[in-house]
Amino acid sequence: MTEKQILKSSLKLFNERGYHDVGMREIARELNLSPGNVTYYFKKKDDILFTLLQEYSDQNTTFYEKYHTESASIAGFLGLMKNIFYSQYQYRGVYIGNYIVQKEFQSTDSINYKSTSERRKQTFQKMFTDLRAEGHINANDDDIDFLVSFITLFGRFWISEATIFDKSPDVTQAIKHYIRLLVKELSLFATERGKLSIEQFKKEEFG
Amino acid sequence: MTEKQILKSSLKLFNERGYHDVGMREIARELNLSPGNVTYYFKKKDDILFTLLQEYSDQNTTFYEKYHTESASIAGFLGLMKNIFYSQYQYRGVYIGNYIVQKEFQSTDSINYKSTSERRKQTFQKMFTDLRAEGHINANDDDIDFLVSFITLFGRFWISEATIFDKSPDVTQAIKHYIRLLVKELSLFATERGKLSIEQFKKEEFG
DNA sequence: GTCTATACAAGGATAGAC
DNA sequence: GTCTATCCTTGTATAGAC
Repeated sequence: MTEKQILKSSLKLFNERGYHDVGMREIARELNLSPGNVTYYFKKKDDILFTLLQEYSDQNTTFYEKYHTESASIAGFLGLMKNIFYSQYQYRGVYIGNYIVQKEFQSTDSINYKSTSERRKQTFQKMFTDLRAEGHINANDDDIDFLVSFITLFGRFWISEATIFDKSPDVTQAIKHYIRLLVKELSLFATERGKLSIEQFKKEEFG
Repeated sequence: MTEKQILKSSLKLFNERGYHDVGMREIARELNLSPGNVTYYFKKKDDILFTLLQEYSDQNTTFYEKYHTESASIAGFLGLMKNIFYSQYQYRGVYIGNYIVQKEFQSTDSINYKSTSERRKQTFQKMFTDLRAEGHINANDDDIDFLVSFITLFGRFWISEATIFDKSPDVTQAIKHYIRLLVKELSLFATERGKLSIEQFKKEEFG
């Protein structure tokens, strides 16, 4: 299906050279289409972007849903974050452009990014509260607010740092690095039970 | 001087509406100049950007230098970060665009952003080591690496989060919020002496 | 419904007159 | 040092072939 191919090629090109440096004509050329034909499927270049961001968002939603079927644990939480991180890497070409997300953020006819991001924040709030209830972390409400702020900023921008400051990052290594930072932060609040969960995750993940 | 005025107007417009949505013709109109005259001072639009980033970088360098004349303390460190944060806000129009910094990062004939950012990382490393030596924080080498990674990412992207997700942020409030997060992170490693320094900073800062 | 060809507007960049 | 005129690229819209 042509539409799917356009999305696939676009993402590939965006990842390679960034959203702004890839033109509609180039996307068309990649698929041996006429430029106008790309426009037939996506009236505006931004529409390609929004669709890709929607794909990304949907993919993550399934990760969150999967997490919520298990009982809360730090190991489970770290596994979730790892999945999300890979997803972000996959869509880095559209994800790291703040200017773009800003536009998308302000567009009314598209996904409501603000409410999505607000919802994610509440999701994290609940996750940490659950981790506390399960005896995995030792944190008061203020600590949890801090952790939410931390994970929100960290989870949104690690990929920007990795992509901007490291031209051809080894994905696996990069993600390991950032997951380690996450582990470190969580271990500052972990109970004995939480620490065990972390050790379990580390053993599976880092060997 | 025309060149200074171009820089000033450009930054104002970039801050208001973002780099991409401001055209050369518009910058010219703002100053009642012809578009070609702007080009006389800055051959490319990117050159305006690079010059502004250089200004920003220079301004920060003076903050760092000032900090190093005092003996290390958490309060002093937080004061430094506050200065930097205001500076970042001032230049947010050029600073938050990752795509731009990426280009700048890769350009060879301009400021060497990579070495600058590498140097800043080493600077933070030294700062935390000094804080440990002064008995303000209790941290092993691994902890310090973590703190450096934290401050690097956090200090680079808080402004993106603030600007993207909050259309017209109250600067003072926003900066207070992010400084509080910093305080929280540092207090996890603070010694008794460090905690006193933090209290002192809080009293001066938050009243 | 799919696709090609083409035209148009906006913005960055350049050359040359004054 | 300043300005006008012009070019080129890129996003976007449309008319029409199959």
